[in-house]
Amino acid sequence: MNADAVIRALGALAQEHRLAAYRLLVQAGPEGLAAGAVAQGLGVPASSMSFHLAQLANAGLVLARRQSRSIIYAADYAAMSALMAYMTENCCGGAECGPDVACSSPLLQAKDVA
Amino acid sequence: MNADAVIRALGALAQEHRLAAYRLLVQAGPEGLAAGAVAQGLGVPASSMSFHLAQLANAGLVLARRQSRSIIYAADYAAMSALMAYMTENCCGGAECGPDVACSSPLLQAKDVA
DNA sequence: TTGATATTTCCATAATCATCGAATCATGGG
DNA sequence: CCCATGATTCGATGATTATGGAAATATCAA
Repeated sequence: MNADAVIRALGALAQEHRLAAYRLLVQAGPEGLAAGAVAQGLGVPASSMSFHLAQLANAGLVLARRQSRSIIYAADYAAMSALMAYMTENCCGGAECGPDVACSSPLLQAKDVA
Repeated sequence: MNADAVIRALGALAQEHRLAAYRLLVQAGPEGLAAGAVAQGLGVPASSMSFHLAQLANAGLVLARRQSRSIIYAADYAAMSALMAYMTENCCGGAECGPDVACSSPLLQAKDVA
């Protein structure tokens, strides 16, 4: 993953409706949700949601597939992992990080997180 | 961490110079770097870099402390962890995620990541 | 106090982004 | 073919953001 892709991904997530849509899709799991279901679930007009979902897809954060008349969006979990890897790459210059730094230990243990 | 804080953090990182600065600070470790060192390291005018560092600080991603004439910025590693936790919260609706989904397993193992 | 260094604030300009109704495109049933 | 449904594209408007030189603010040394 290069800087440009990372910036697109972060930019895609840095917006109220897109962040909410992404979380909805993360919670929906690999099955995904139809575009209309996302729009309705978030109370956003279809054309606006379409714009936002397209941005998420373009950023590589979600995958779209057509299923009959619906277009199903699903979170791409690997993309999120790649994002985090990029941010924390070569943390502390490769030195062993202390427990307070915690960039080499498994992140995202809910208890460790503010 | 609430949605607003997450959006500010993601928005702060979704910019070429800020992403580069943040990575530089992550790699620098807890000691941090002076504002001028970051600007010089990235070849960005001081006033522009100051603007960007202020955004990172405002988003809670970096910590600033004065040391004599310099202002030292350092990555706040906990903030990044909180960010990821928010994104993957209640992944797959709480069901056990498969190995291909990997949102409940330790992320950021470089080998698992694209 | 004077001078040098480090950083930030100010400001105007340029560029990018979000919104959403209406029109358009794609699919499938009868 | 015709109609209904689900989704995207278009387009104009308003809002936010990035840029960098010049001026202002802090700190320190002599």
